[in-house]
Amino acid sequence: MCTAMETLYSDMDNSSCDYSFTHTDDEDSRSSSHTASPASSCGKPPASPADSLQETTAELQQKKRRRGRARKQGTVHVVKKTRRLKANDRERNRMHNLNDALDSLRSVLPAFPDDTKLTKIETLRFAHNYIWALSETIRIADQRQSTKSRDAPLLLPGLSCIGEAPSPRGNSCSWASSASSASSPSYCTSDPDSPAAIDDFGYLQTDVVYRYHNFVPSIF
DNA sequence: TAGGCCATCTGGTCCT
DNA sequence: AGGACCAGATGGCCTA
Repeated sequence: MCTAMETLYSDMDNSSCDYSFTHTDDEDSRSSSHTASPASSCGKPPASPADSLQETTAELQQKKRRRGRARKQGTVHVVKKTRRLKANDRERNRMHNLNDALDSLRSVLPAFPDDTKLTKIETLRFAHNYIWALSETIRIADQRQSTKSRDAPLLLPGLSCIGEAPSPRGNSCSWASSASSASSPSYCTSDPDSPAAIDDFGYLQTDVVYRYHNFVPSIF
């Protein structure tokens, strides 16, 4: 596979080789004082073989000088290239770490029945909603405890693990399977600040549950 | 085949 | 100066 970068680098490598004889404005400004070619210095082409020979040696010397500088520029180029490669490597590792973090986040979220892997954005939004739902559960539990009224069910019917430590993904959580038998999803919001609501029966209605019912990506 | 998702590269900017 | 972070570009893979 030839990536754009490889192409670029191959180009760069070629260009670095070409530096030796590439005529640049910079070179002009720096060499005009002492490396003007004989032709340009006298304003006319060399007339005799001797002149020609002299020009040849001058050119060779000039090329040598240019080669010397090219080596310098080539070195700089190599340094730049290695620096870029190191930066790419760090960036790759950084993104891998980010993905690892996302994976660990996925692992503590309830598993979907069909074991569909959440996308990155879905994972983040799902986690946001899940945290919100757990917070609401705790808040309602506190309220109930303070009012001493524990008649009505706090959690969604069959929601056995929402108050416990999140089950690892793959370790099938009863919440995931039982949620499908929960009350019908009468609530769905696009407001990211309120991903869940309490329905008329006091049950916690979350977007998460809604998605379990319908697998509607739009709720994310 | 179009569109979504993802990995990677890259250059710019900010921070230490 | 060098690393971290970020956003844009690009190309590959997969799915409807």
